[in-house]
Formats: sequence, C-alpha cells, structure tokens
Amino acid sequence: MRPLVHPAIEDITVEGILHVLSDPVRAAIFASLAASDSARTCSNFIQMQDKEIPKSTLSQHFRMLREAGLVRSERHGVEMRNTSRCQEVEQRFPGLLGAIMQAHAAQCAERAAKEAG
Amino acid sequence: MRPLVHPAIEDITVEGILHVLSDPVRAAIFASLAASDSARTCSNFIQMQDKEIPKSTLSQHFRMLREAGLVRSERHGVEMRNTSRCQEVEQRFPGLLGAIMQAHAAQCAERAAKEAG
DNA sequence: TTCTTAGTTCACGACATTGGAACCAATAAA
DNA sequence: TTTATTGGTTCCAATGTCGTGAACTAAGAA
Repeated sequence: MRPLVHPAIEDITVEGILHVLSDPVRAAIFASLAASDSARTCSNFIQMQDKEIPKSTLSQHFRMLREAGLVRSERHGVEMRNTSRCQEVEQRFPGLLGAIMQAHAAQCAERAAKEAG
Repeated sequence: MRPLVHPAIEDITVEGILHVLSDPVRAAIFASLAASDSARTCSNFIQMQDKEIPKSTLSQHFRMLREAGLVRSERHGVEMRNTSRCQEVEQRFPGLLGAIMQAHAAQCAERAAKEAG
C-alpha cells in the first residue's frame, strides 16, 4: 500500500485546486470537510446527494483531493481521518477557497429553490 | 459552420467555470481577455507562454470558454472578436472570478520569481 | 486463526483532449 | 469573375483521464 502523498504548501497549484473542485462530488466532500471541525472518514461520504458513491470511486476522489493539497489524510488503525487544509491554502491563495465554496453554495441553494418551486 | 453557443447567465455553472479555468492555457487566455478593454481575436493567442498553440487546439479552447459562459465571441468578417463576460458572471457568482484570477496572478508572479532565481 | 471493517489497487470501458490535415467563409488581388 | 489569402472550424486518430466492479490489503475483534 502506497504511502499517502501530501504536497508541500508551496507546491499546491491553482490549476490543481480548480480541477479537483470542478467535480460536484469532490466539491461537496470538500465543503463538508471544510465546514466540520473534527476529522471525517471516507465512509462518511458513501451517501451523497441522493445517491451511493462506490468505495473505489470515493477512494480516488480522496486521493485527488489529497494530491491537490486540499485535504490531509491520516491512517488511524483501519480507518482514515480526513481534514481540510483550508487555513494553509488560504495563506497561499487568499480568498480563493472562500469564493469557490460560496459560489457552490449559492448554486446549490438556487437549484434547491428551482426544485421546490 | 455551427452557430456560436452562448449560455444564458442563469445556465452558467461553477463546475463549468472551474473546469474551464483549470487549464493553464485557457486561464491565461481568459486573464488576458478580462484585462483588456477591447475585443481580441483568436490568433492573438497563437503564441503563449513561450510556445505555439496549434490553431485547432486554440479553437477548442475558445469553444470551451464560450460554452462555459466566460467569453462572448462574435464573427466579424473573417475574424472572431472575443470579450470576457466578467461583469455578468460577477453578478451571478460575486467574487469568484476575481479570487481565481488573483490566485493565478500570484502563482504566475511566484513562478517568475523562482525562474529569475 | 478466521472474520470484519475500511480503504486501496487493478483493469477495462467510456469519455475527453490534442493536434495535423482538410475544410469553409469572407475579403482582397489579379 | 476567378484566384489567393487570412482566420477559424471540423474531422479523425492517438493519447490521456475517469469511474467502477472485482480482487486485494492491513488492522483489529472474535
């Protein structure tokens, strides 16, 4: 089993961040991690947006989030504990994650409104 | 020749914007368009970042920028005039493009500094 | 040792991206 | 008129990336 790869803060790229967050599932995972104080495991996200995400897909999503520098993962026994690296990224690219998450949230609210109305 | 497709402002998505700007060439094109007052043609961008972009590739990049809602293109005779849709997008997702472009600029400056030694 | 849990890796099909070659449409030159 | 040129598009084949089921691993419990 390969060791977990976490880029140094200075190796994080804007392209990488944008690409990894351009997928709605990964964006939702990241939003949830960013909003929560404590670490969350991968399997917390098997149910998302009214559908099941296969374990293997989830594993890839977490790898991509990790290698883009957005998430820190640590193995604890049999499970993985994931936290966002928001604060570090905020230092490097001020305002970026906030703006993206806000836009995602706005779009999400808009869709919910359209759905209901 | 297919007509040019421009999404209505309410059909522009965050995912679409992030994906299209996660490519360094497209990000550079968009930054240049956003910074310039007047329209620019496609062929203005054949030389970018010390290398040539093939015409066909450039054409695809512009199509993607257009269909994501970031750029407006109009045929004028033999050429295309492209402008950014910054202001519209700003209305829909306030702060998003600004934060992204600022992060790109910061990264660009950083790379230039590292290059210079 | 065997089982369970949580996640990873592999392999393959589906889809996206790149770029050369051929093409089209508008205008300028002959 | 034709013919040539310019600016961009479309087609297609090679290559790359993504999502997923099946098989696997590693840690801890029974």
